[in-house]
Amino acid sequence: MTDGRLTSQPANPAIMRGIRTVLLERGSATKAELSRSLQISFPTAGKFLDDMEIRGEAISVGYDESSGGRRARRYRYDPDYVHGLAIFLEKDETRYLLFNCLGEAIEQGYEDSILDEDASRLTDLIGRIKQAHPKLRSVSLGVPGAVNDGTIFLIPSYEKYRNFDLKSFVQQRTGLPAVVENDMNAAVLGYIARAKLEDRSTVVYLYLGQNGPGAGIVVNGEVVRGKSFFSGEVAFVPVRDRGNFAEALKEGESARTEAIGRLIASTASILNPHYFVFNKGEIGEAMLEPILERAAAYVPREHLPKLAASELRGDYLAGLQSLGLGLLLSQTDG
Amino acid sequence: MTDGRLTSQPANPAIMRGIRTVLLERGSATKAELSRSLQISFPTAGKFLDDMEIRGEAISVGYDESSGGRRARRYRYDPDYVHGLAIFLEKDETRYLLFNCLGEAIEQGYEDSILDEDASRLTDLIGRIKQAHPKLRSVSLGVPGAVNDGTIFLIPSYEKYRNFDLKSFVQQRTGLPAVVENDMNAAVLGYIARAKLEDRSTVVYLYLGQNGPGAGIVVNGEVVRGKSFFSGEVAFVPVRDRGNFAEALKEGESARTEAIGRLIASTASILNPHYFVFNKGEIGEAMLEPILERAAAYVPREHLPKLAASELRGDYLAGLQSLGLGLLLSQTDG
DNA sequence: CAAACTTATTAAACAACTTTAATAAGTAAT
DNA sequence: ATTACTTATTAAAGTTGTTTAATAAGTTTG
Repeated sequence: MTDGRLTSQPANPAIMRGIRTVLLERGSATKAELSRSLQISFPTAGKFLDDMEIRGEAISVGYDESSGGRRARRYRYDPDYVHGLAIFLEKDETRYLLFNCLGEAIEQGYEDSILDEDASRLTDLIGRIKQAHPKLRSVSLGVPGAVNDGTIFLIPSYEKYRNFDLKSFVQQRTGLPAVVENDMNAAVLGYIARAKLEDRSTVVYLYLGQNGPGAGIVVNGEVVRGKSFFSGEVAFVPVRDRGNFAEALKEGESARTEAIGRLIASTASILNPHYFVFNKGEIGEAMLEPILERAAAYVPREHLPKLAASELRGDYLAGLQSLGLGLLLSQTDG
Repeated sequence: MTDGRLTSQPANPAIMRGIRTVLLERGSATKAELSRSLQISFPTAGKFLDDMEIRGEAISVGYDESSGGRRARRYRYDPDYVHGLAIFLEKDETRYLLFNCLGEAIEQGYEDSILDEDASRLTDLIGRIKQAHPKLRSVSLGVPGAVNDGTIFLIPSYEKYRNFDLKSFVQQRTGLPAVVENDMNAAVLGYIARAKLEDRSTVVYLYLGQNGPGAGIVVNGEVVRGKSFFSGEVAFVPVRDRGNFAEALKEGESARTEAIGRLIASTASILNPHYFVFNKGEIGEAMLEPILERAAAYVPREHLPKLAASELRGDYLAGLQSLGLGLLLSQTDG
């Protein structure tokens, strides 16, 4: 080693991630608390935290009350140590939001949609934001299409982006770690994060849409993609003797309620999810009880999911933030 | 340290499990192959393998052909180093099968059903088998009810076992690690293992039954249990305007084919599974094409699962064996 | 308020892996 | 057969964690 630093740890990513997570989840922690909750030894917790304090990543906030002996020093995370960028690629426009580790907005804006144009306009945008905000360390991209491991597989009306590895493209052009996710999948992850549901929950998030319904589905805490990225295409569920779910939706209030009730009954019998979430703008709180009633005609009430009406855009954003935060937390900054 | 052994490793369970898995999957391996495929250093692979050879767990089978330099020594796993026991708790009888690490049968037998009686008769049986077969190191129990982490939550007509922690009971009474799983869940896991599907597959295994249908469902390689252990209760899926899947099944050949087609369409739209498997005794190979045809009326063919007719009892057994093998592989024998 | 106790932190010894260097056992060409 | 090369194995150092011991900083009690 050529430099004269005394503390030096190659920063085990699992431990770094654990400390950051605990510090952010609990607001603050002592070395002993970190050691206990992460199942690492006290000296290890101490070394990592000391390093983080030197870098300015962790900040001491004084001492705990004594519990009979020497008082423990307490630390918190600097939520502005790094920032993340969420970008919504939509039909009409491209929105972006820069956020800190607590999910607080730093800056936001929008541009004309990038979907009809070249992806290099996207990396240009990210490059400009990076210039202005050197703390930027992650990019989360939400797209209206099927995504697997950063590659877009299906994206109706934007053939140009089909089979395009957007994640690698952005990472190489910007030098920032990126994550790409489908809009409804991001929304369901965001709902789970915002509602603080337990990890490994099973949740269905339904969006009715003008161009037909779709759902984001998480089972045991993991996004379901399926064999041909067709999962969540609930438009095709044959809820009636003639006509599928999409068709039934078009036939007025009563048929719609019945169709949704049957869809819930179907998912309850197959997946038995903990939650079934609607876009509040489409299905308000007042509709939940009537819908539940219809579903209960098919499946015993105790096995039906809890219904919820939530704000889709907020959940979508929370999902992209949560995915970006995941990248921030496991970073092993040089 | 008081004994004079030269080699001594506290047997890191992850490494032990990895070496055993590779050795069994590939039939044999060299130290360099283990090091590469497990991402551990060569010296570590060597130390663990040497220890295993001393214990008789691994066996040297000579040297590889030279690839230009010194020849590498090749090792295989002794499939009879430890044995597992699978027990099927069924209505009419209790079957058991003792097997080795390759899944080969060592001994099998049956007794009157234990479900109407006390669980201690089960531990007595295990105790007797353990006496006769000292290599026994794991017990897998298949039960016709909903199970979560070893506890039976729902078990129709055997109230005595409801909310009973069968896993802990067996582990404490016999001193053997145990795993408890529902019959259809075990079957779907067994199918995945026998068909060598890739990990993280999504598969639905349908059983029609006399007392109504049920399914075992695996998503992304993990068993789906749901919020109230109701997942897979496809009897309740409202496939028609009046009447659910169970009712439609009762109305003759044509209605049955249509109902199954709709169920497949529903699961395809929701989960988009890779495989949809039938019990060969109920739905033969010849029925697969007509059923697929019906499903294709609702969902584009490329998004439908591959249909298969398989032997349910064999899959069930394979599932219990696979779960038991999991216990055997991660054991850190004293 | 000083001894006895509690709890937090730091330091030293230990453990188990990885990396690098040395040695062993081959092959191929002269 | 000897030299040059290749690959496997073993040995020695180096890393990064854990465990145990020592020290620091409190509280409580006679």
